[in-house]
Amino acid sequence: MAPVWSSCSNRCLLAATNLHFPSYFTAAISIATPQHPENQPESISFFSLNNKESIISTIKSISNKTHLLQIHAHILRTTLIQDAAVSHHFLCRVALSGPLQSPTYSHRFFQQISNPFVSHYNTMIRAYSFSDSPQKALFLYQDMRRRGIAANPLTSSFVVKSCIKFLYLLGGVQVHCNIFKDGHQSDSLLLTALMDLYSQCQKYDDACKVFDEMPQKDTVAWNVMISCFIRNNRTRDALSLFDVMQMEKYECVPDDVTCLLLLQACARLNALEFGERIHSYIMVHGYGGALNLSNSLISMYSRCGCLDKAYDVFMGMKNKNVVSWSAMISGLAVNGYGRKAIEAFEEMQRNGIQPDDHTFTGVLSACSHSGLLDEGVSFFDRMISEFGITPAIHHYGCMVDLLGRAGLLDKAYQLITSMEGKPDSTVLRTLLGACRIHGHVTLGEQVIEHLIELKAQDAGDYVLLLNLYSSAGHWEKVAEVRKLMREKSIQTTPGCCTIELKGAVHEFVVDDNSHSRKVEIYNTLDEINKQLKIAGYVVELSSELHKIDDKEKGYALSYHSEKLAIAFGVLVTPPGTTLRVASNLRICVDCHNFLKLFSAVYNRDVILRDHKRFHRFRRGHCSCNDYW
DNA sequence: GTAGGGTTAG
Repeated sequence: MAPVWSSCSNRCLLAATNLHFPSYFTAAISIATPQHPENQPESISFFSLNNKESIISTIKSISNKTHLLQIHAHILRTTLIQDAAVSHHFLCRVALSGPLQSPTYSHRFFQQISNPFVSHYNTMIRAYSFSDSPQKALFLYQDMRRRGIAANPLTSSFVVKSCIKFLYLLGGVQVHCNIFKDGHQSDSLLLTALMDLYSQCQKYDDACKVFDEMPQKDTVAWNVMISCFIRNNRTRDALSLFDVMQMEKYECVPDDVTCLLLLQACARLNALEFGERIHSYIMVHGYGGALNLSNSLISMYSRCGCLDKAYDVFMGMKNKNVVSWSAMISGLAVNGYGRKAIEAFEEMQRNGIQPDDHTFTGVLSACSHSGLLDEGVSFFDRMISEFGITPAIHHYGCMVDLLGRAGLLDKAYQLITSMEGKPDSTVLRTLLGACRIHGHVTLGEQVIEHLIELKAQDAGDYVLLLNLYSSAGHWEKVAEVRKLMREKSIQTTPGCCTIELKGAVHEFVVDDNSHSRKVEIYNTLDEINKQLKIAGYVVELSSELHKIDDKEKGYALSYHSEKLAIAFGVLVTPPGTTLRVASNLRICVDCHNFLKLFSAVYNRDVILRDHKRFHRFRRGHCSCNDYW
């Protein structure tokens, strides 16, 4: 018998479906129904849908909302919804693709299935893992287990992905336990997902443990391990994995993603030679044309202070997207070529590429690094009014930096208070840094109060405040802050410097004692200190934390990690070699003076990249104006 | 009774 649906209108469909459906479905249909009935697409012919194969093929091919709704009604009415294959295909269609795609809609359909299978659950869990409410994936997973339906490795994999999305460690651990119960503990893909979860939840040790226990480690597993190292501040170790993974024991071939991750690590460590090695690997393995890799190379070279090479990569690209241009702009910015960065920004638009929020971060940082105050203020306004980009925290950060460096501390503070939402600790820290440079004690105190309000427990903040007080000679305040730090048991982040030698990265912390050549390094440093003193080097006292005897203070300062890295550089490289050092913190005044004089006395160029910018020292001059 | 999983550019 011919189904009555063959020529029914939406009104008719609505009426009919009301018989079977609760009110939400009515709402769904009314949303899906075009406003003008005469423009409605032709109804589906259900004459041909008398077997499930034809229904399934129709479900797969349909790209029209109304028709999907008609099918929905049809499979409900004919009770085909209880057919696993039909319901599965329809669920996939509305959960994962097609015009009705929405986890809410598909969830309602899902609830109509009286005996859902694993595949139904998997589809729903997967849909939620992509959505804005990934927690719901976990609820469904728990519901599924309560109903005694066995999860397969894919179920767990989708749930882990959801947990990663909202960084829900506890949920992930729960799934991890169940994976053992289900006997899927040897599934490499599942374990890789779990590693990523632990890594993203800062559980570095757990990620390593999962990795070690993996029966088979493929390239993706190694990549996740590398990304875990990078995420958890073990960047140097991330680089070493490149060789380890290729060892005979593992025989794993690094792929394009490995290169992408390692380039990030090189950029952070200032590891130029290693970066060049990855560059060759990329070319040899035929990844040279990949946009993402080229973009990452631009960033790596410019963050290593090698703007020429960054520019070569940029110019060699057949196609450039907004990421390529933004990387080049930021590269010019961080290397101190503010005007050039602005020119690049204009050139980019002439090439028909629209800037985005990242581009403006580059442009604003160009202005702040080169002290282009008016330009920066104007770009910030244009970004909002002309390009319709809502300023994000990064943009405010650049602006506070720009205003702060220009000494317009009150304006910077005003900008922060005018922000929608509360400023984050980074922005406040930038302002605090400016207070430190300009010796603005009162504002510094206000800023620190905000930071305490934010429960920011970073020792760096207190150190800046200590510096501020000590440079102003407020020793009783210094003592107060130190007491506060002790009470709150705030630990200072150890300053850490890296220097590269023949592709190997050497890492130094304050008063480092771990390097195999420590005796030679300390002897070299003593010799450098002697030479610099002859040339007039005087230890800068204001950067130390508390009022101590000057002699003791001079001693404490001489072992900052910057100096150890330089001493190592002198020890292992021929005279005249440029020394490139990266530091995780802001360089202190004393080290700045030290390097300035060092570059003159030893006739060496030094390029130091601290947490934000480059300091290039040449024959007793520094190209930046941070400590003048 | 059917399809589906892990890493990734500024």
